Amino acid sequence: MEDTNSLIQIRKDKIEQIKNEFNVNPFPYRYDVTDCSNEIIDNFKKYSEEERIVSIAGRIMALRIMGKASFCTIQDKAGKIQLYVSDKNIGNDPYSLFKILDIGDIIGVKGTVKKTKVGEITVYITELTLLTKNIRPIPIVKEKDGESFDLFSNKELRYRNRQLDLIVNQDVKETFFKRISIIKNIKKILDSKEFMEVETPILQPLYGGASAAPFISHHNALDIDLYLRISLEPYLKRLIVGGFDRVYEIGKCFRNEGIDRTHNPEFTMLELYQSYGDFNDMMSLAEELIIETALAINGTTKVKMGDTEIDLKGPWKKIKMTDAIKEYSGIDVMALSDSELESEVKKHGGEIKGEFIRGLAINELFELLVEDKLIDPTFITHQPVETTPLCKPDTEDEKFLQRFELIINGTEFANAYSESNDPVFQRKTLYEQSLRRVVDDEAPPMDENFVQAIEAGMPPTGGMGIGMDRLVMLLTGETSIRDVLLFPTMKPE
RNA sequence: GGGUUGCUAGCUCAACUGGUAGAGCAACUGACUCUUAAUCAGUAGGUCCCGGGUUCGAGCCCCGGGCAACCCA
Repeated sequence: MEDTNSLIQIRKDKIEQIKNEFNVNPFPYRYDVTDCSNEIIDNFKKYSEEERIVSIAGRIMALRIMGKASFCTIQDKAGKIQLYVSDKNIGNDPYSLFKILDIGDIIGVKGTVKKTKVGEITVYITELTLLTKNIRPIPIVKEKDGESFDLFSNKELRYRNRQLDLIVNQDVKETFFKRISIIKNIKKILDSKEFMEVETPILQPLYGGASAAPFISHHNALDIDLYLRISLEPYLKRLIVGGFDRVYEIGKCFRNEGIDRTHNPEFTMLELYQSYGDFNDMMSLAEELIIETALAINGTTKVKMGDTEIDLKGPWKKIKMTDAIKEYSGIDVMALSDSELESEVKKHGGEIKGEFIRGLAINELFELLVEDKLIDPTFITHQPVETTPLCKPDTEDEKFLQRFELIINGTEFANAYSESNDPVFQRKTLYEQSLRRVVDDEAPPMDENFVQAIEAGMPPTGGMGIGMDRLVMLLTGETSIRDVLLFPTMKPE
């Protein structure tokens, strides 16, 4: 971008002025920070009584400059604090330098803590060090009586320049602090249960574990195409075969699909696998992970999504998919013939890819008629066998799976199976799935190496995937995935 | 994929029915030793998202394109 902007030129000129007239380096190398805005405010009484010299650094967010004494607000990692700067305290030259500083500059200051006449906790500085000169103006937000003016509110600009959003919009920072805490807390729970955190390949010669179009990349030296993973499953299961009894990974997955309020092309998944467990174990683990994390982050199980209030308190409802369809739409799919089922799907605007498959039609009907009606956390169990090749059929009715999807507020939060480990069955179902590529371009190709891994013997295993971005949305009340991703995917301008 | 809305100064936004492009904040110059949306006086700042068209004249109307937000499927 060409910097013909005069605001930028003025600030570049200031850099020269600072170097030449003040003999000051506008970009020094380090600064000893011993204090922080919130600590100073929290310990005001103690610090002011002992006349402690504090040393803090931060970005200038507001300036109120007067002839010989000024006020200035700086922001550090924890918040804002006011500074009192006077030529009497710091000397004439430093004060002259201070007067040409801009909002957006980063300074380090030393001084004592006092309250002003109107009672605001303020650092009366005795020493000022310019740490970084800003040349590109940052948005300026003014506040009075809790009301904000001139908010940096343009979402496009905020997403494209998240660094500015973080500087200026405190609630945005808090959302991402929460995101970090949520992930930390999930890890803490899993670590305490002796799940091992692992890293598996993102670049893969073949992809699988879900139905999605992949991103394709190319390795030059090997001259082969590599795919960006669409799920964590295939490699985590290899580790279960390898004797890592409990594993998990929290990492980016990539799906080459549209972008909307709940979808970003790259997103963060948690997947975990527990040897000798099944989907029932995954249900209680899902409850524990989400409820405990909600309590740890928000101190309550109540969350608010838009106008909808949801209580995550357990135990969560469990209902078979076919029963849920009956309950919410009155349709008893078990009593319908194939052709009746097909016409119900079409009647409600559903799509049948390729030849009619009964189980997929039931699943489609569920998505059309039930899913968005499920607000409180609900385990939808026993999906039709045709919905995934990677799950074991139920012992009571082999047309349905030992699987659940956790639905909250009409969207899927978790997906879990009693994992398929019969290698003959597994080879057959994966092969059949690969054949569906003719009619469904989201069906993954046959992965011979994966099947061979299962052939070596994978213990009975319970596995689960949880979309972390959606979980963060749930626990922060954000309604767009872009508001819980630091840098959401944007089309270039 | 469909619909709606938006894109104007660094930021937030105006500009009537088509008639010289504006405000607040930020910036610049000056004044000011307790301000806090600091204040006061003055100054400067524009590819009106891009490309066509209609018109004496387009930020505004028409066509095409771009990016985004929101809603719907």
